[in-house]
Amino acid sequence: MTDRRDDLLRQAYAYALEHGLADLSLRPLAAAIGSSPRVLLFLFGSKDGLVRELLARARADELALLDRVRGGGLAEVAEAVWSWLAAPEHRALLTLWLEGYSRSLLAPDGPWADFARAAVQDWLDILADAQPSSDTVEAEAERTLVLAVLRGALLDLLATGDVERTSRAVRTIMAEYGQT
Amino acid sequence: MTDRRDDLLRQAYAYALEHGLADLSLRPLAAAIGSSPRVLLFLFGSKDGLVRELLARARADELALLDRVRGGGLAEVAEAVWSWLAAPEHRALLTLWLEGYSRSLLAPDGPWADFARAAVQDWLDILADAQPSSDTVEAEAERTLVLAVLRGALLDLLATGDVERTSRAVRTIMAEYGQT
DNA sequence: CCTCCACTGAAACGAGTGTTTCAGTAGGAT
DNA sequence: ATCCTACTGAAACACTCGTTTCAGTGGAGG
Repeated sequence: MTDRRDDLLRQAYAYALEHGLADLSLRPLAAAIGSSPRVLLFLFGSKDGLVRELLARARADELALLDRVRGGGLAEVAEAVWSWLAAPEHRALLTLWLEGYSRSLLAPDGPWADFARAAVQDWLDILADAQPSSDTVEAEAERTLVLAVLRGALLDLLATGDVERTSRAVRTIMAEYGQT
Repeated sequence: MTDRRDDLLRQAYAYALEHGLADLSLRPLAAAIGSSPRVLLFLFGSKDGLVRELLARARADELALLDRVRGGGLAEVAEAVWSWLAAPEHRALLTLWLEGYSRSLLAPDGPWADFARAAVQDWLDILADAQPSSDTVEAEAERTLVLAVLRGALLDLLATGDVERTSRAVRTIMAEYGQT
């Protein structure tokens, strides 16, 4: 009966996207997805176990994107990533992502551990693949810059919702710097 | 006896910098700063009132920085801001800042409300002042880009602690784009 | 001296937390 | 039919939370 487990995890994930992870608690969650605290603890061991699986799912969504944008130069990859980041249907996921990121900075233990560091490294690796020669200091600075622009523009977008202005900023640097 | 109040607020601020605001609670805080929950509630009305004052203090620190970097072109301002962001002694404050930012995205009510939006607007205004002609679409995109780089590089720095790589990324775009 | 009032310690309140205990129930294997 | 195992509902446990109640304390003003 791992169907039920997967089903509950999927529903819990949807619930977390709406309500955030910061003050997630078992009883309201269980009530919302038609289960009980008892069953959630039985299936996932503990609340931290559940949260870990939720974060793993968020990371899986992220890695799925990475595969989709592979290939092409730095500019193409960045453009593809940005259009994904800017899509309204990903807003909730990205807010959740940022929450995990900021939380993992202050609490190196717990379920969040290492979330931020991994999030940086995953992306830098992908961007390195898109560079013709990625082993120079300049190339490293360049992909760090591209990543910073994407992340910074995302922060702006999440706060203001201004897709056009942030997209213009991203396109500005792509035109200037992303050619390779 | 507003001395005592100011003193407690100052100590509570230091405590929040160390432990974060996410799971701040009155009893441990009071014990750490030599007070009691009763007194904190008496002086600040409620926990939310206290948190609001703590966030106001964080914002005041931010605005103090803004005044200090005013004057000069976009590149000079950005350079000054970055050297402030990269300073190790500001790491705790910036982690707290990011926490407030991410939290305000999901909870438009509560003490955090509007923190993220205000944080974006404050900085865009400052950057606009540093531009010779700030009313064109290009100028808006440019300062949005500069802000994104600073914020994105900050995210990277907070997660990895790699001052050199992130600083190189910031300097890279300043050399290319920040003139004037 | 007495009164008033800003201030504070101790304890309790009611609600919510993750987790555990216990008593089952359902369903397949023997 | 019996046994075993996987699963689940109800209730309790042992907290922690923000906040309130109540009984003071200490010092200034009359």
